[in-house]
Amino acid sequence: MANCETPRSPIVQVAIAVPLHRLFDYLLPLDLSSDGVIEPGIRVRVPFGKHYKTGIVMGLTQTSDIPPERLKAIEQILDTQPLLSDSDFKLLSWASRYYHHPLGEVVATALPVTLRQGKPAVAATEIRYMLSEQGHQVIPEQLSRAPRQQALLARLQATATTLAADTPGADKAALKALLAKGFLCEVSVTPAPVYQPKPALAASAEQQMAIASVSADLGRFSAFLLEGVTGSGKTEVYMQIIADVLQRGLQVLVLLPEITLTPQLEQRFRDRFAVAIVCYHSKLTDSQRLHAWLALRSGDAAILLGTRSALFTPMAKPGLIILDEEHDPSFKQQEGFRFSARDVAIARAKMLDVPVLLGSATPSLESLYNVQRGRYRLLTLSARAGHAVAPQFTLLDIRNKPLDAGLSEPLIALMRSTLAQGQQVLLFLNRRGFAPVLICHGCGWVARCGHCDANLVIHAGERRLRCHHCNSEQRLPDLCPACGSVELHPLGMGTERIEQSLASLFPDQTVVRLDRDTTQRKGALEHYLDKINQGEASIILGTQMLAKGHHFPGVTLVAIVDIDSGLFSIDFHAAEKLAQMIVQVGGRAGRADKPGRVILQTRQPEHPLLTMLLTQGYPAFARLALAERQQAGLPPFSHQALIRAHASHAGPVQQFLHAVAALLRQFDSQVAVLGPVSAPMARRAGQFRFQLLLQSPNRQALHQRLDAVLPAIAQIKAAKTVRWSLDIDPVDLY
DNA sequence: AGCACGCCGACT
DNA sequence: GTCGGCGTGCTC
Repeated sequence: MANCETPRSPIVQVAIAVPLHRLFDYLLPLDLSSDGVIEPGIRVRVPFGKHYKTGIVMGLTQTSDIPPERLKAIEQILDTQPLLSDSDFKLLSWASRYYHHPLGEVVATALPVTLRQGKPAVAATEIRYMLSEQGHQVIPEQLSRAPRQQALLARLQATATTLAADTPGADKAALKALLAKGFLCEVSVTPAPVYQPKPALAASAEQQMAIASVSADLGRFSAFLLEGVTGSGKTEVYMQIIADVLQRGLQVLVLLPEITLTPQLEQRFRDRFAVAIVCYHSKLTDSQRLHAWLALRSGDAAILLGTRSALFTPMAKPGLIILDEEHDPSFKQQEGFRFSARDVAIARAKMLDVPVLLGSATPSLESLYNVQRGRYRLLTLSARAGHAVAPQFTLLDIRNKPLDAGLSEPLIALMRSTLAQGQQVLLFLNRRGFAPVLICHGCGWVARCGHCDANLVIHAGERRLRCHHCNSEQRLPDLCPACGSVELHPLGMGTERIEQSLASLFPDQTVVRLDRDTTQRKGALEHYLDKINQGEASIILGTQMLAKGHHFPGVTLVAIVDIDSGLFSIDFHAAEKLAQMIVQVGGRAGRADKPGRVILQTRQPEHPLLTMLLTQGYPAFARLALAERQQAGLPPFSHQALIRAHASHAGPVQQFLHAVAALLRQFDSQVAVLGPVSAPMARRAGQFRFQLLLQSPNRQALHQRLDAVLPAIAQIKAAKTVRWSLDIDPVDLY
């Protein structure tokens, strides 16, 4: 094989983050004196239009469809080593095809921002601060005139660690002052932290079974669904499996739905494992994310804990993918590249030949269906750990019952007795603000949003009316704008209104309200959670965010104030979402050895969904709901794609979707084309919205049809004035 | 997506 | 007479 230098391929195919379904061809750099070698996975800086962009080399060829004189040359080679491997490319191009999303944009989502911007693929050496000799000896009390410096010094002396300048709670000025006094010194490398791993807990028989099943499959693809009731020790199962993976020198990717849940899990992992753990989510700085990304890719980190966006991070030695709370809809990206992290995680595990473990107390119907047809293996944790007892659910019939702030007499009585025993109460209402409607008793006028088909919500504290869909707002009027009457009244119940009434119903109790309005400020949520867990608040009132993972050990009574509003939705996912919400919110009660009660106020006490869920539990409910989906031919028994379109005038939107529908209907096949119809909220933020639903029992047929028609859709005249998008496997039809 | 080119209204 | 509105077309 002497002298067989491969000829340089003259054309480089580059992926660029623009919404175009094609790669861009470039000539090799004119100056190859730089020793950069071009191969797939290398970033390049290329001239693009009037500007320059960073792209990723996808391949090398000899020919191009573009006439040679129009080809430009690569400006600069940015990497010496590929950032993405063949297996990463395989996943990304699969995802691009499956979601019909431009490859350049899909590839971009796999990179942290700084790498997308073309910055060097090396983690900035972060400057950290540690105590100097002098700093170890100084007594914090000597700094009594500078309380912040004192606190910081005390903290460093107590923890014996280093501190980054952007550590939360570290006052920058105090840091500087201590540095100037010589009590601190700068270090560029973090000294290896001293880990004191805690031993694993004793696993129950069920936990052992789950752990053994997954561990036995390490090294090959296998999908598991871990169905574990709240408090059954799912995390312990994760950790013991992770321990096995780490022992083999392999890495673990752990995905969570919400950033608010990462610190809890991160702490438990750090207490357990003596390995480098990194996090990747949107609350971190760009350089922290770059660091985490590079650490997983190089193998320096053994565990990556992240949200949806962490899914595509390259792994040096992949061993396992875990996706916790797999039913959570936030795993589905809702704009741009609308991928499902759960479904892509399965595909990624398959490509990497590693097991994937989905966990939830309330698995999605899709996943349960995959268990039914043998695609996933079901692992069950039915018992709560320790002596904890499952909460008792009760439907409270409030027909013809007077309500005080949405609370019925029997519920108020239960709250009183619970509080009297020094236990906490949690009230759930999925509606923030004071009241969802402002109505005039004189003429019937209702405050409507000028840009949306929606009512304005009263925010009494700020004396404003606010639209929850477009965020437009205005002063709360004193007189009816239509008839001048003073008889303007709130209608309906929001968390703010309940909070106000609780103050008079329970004057000697402390209420904490947790919703978007009270937790927007940075650190506010943590502050309130602390307050609750310290027992400084006895009534917890809130929305959605209560259902997500936070533990309230002192709560023994949970009440869902208004369950009925969830029962009548046009979206077929609603029943599933409601059942999950009930079980998840209920799971906040009775964690310790105190039994918990969950009260559901309803005017539909005989509703089949509610009674099935309460008498036979979530698995039975899910079986029933799945059977109903099958009968109706709905997902997961069929596959859907939704084409959404909006514009400032309704006409062009309808024209566009009618043209799309006509294109789709010109072949006869197994794909049903439903619509176009106006979106459930026909006007939002001044935009008229319509949609077209495609459904087929055959996924391939659906995708083939889309592939055939998408290029023609882009050519429709109206497509230029209308904003449209394609959503594969939509989870909410809004 | 950007961004420029290009042809019609209210301003110096 | 211009500044600028956003329709339309292109990016290797």
